[in-house]
Amino acid sequence: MKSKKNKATKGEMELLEVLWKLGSSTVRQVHDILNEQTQGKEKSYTTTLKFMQNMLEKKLVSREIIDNKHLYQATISEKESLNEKISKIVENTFQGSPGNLVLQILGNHKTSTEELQKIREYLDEIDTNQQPKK
Amino acid sequence: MKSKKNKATKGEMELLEVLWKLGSSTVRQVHDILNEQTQGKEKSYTTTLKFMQNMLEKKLVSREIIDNKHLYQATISEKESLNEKISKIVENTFQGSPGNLVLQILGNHKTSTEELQKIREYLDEIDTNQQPKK
DNA sequence: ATTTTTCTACGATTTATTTCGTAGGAAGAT
DNA sequence: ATCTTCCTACGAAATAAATCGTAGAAAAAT
Repeated sequence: MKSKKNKATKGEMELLEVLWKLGSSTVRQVHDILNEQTQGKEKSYTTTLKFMQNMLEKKLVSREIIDNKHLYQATISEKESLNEKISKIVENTFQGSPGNLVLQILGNHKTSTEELQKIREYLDEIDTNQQPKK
Repeated sequence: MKSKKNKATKGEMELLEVLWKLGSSTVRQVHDILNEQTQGKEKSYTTTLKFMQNMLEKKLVSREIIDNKHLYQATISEKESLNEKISKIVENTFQGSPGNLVLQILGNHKTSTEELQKIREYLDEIDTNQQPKK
């Protein structure tokens, strides 16, 4: 009866990102990646472990035991999470217009000719699929 | 000599968003908007004030006194902030390819025909400006 | 010129998040 | 089988973020 928010904190997001890269993995694997990409102060193994446990509790990850090892994986996909983020940006900053966000991206982030071409093709595709009202 | 991180917290981000909407404004104005768009538990005025003061300290906002009133405004623009956010997404999730992010957006967020048309026009424009190699 | 209202500064409290130490169990090596 | 090593669970400490109360100054109202 209590569907809590269970939103990931900033720190938990970092763990999720590692899980998205690695897929199903052990605490050890996640911890190693995390400390590898962190310059400076190492964090202790139990810190990462605790994060995983908290996130399990919050249902941000699921866990299965395979071959006597605890394997964790994200319960939300990278795309889902991204789409939520994008929706929020579109609402907040572009009055609900994804197209304007796209224009903003194209205008401010160098995009190769090939990429632009792919976008064009995508637009054409939509076009032909949408116009078949003869 | 010390260029601290001074990254905004989630709560501070909310204030920034209000400042972006309102432009230069008083604590009172920001506080009213904030509590207006919040359902449930009102926060006290001094909470908002404290946020502003902290953010001033962190250089997230600047302050000027006009007509005996403290006016605050964001030191980073909404677009700048957005571009940083986008860059991070592009790096993290799209291997540095903004085009793929665009495709992801177009594929998952309903976009009106007019918007699509504007994107097409934008692409064409780039094209003509880019091909004038003879 | 009092009184009332509104504001800022500041410190303290509360709550959330992050970090780690310790204890005990299982797996692997000697 | 004993000794290491690596693991989990758990609680507690440390740090960060958010919230609020009080005091006194300034402005507005009476």
